[in-house]
Amino acid sequence: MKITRNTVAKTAVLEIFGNSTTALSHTEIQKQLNEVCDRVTTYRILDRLIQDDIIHKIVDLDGTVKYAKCRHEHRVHIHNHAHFSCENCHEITCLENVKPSYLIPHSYKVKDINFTLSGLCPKCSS
Amino acid sequence: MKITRNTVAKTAVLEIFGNSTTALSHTEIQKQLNEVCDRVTTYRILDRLIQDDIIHKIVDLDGTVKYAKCRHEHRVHIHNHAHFSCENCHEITCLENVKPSYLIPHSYKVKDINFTLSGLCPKCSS
DNA sequence: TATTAATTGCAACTTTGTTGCGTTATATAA
DNA sequence: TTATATAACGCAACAAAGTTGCAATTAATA
Repeated sequence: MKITRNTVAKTAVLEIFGNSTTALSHTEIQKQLNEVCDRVTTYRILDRLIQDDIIHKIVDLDGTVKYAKCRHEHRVHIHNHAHFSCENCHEITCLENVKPSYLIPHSYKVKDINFTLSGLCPKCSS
Repeated sequence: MKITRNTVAKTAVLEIFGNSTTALSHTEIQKQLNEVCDRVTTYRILDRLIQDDIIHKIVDLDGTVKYAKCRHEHRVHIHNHAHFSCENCHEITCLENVKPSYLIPHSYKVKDINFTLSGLCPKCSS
């Protein structure tokens, strides 16, 4: 596997994620980067961060693609946590502790689950 | 609300859905339509069918948008059923009977849930 | 400090979806 | 059956999101 280098742009992207509690879209990141690097470079940085398991990709119910930091508190990193998508402020937050239980026919070999809840987040419902 | 008319193109789209057990993308539908109508018209037909609650829109884990027939067996139509996305053949099927149970803090007002399982479908796992 | 390969910017392109507008066709009433 | 109002259509143009190739730059390490 290729070695990934630390560059100015990558550091800037990581800082943006460090300052955010919610998932961010490429466009939002690009705006915050404020000319630090090209649009294409940001896409490539995001790809690398995903490969390195530093962030993960989330597709919102409306198809919007966002990225969020991975939390590695537990030894094994679980990507299968739930996400909450606020229909008012459109913020996506990871619900690390919400895990659904379900029943499905044995003929389906389930490898991954994606569980996204939508409605109003704590901020928007009060 | 506007009255929707039955047109040649709409009928053709409905027939395509009738012949399919899985969800279809705009591109797949367009190919099957075989010059029956313009790309834009297909988008508009799909919009109308969604409004009329005849089909529903599904966003796959990778962001691919697909459409599937709504089943109205039960009096009340439930959009919140689970979907299965096969990582091999990329088909999406509705799992009408799979319903997850979960626990989430009261501060979140949940209105809708999206539950997508991925892995191998019965066809691809045998 | 020199070297190697990862990273970048830029231009060009693709895919997916949307909008405006003049024309066509459907449903309904005469 | 024919007239008519308007839903639906095709086409052109546009926009957003993402990808690719390539030459130039820069980070890691020898």
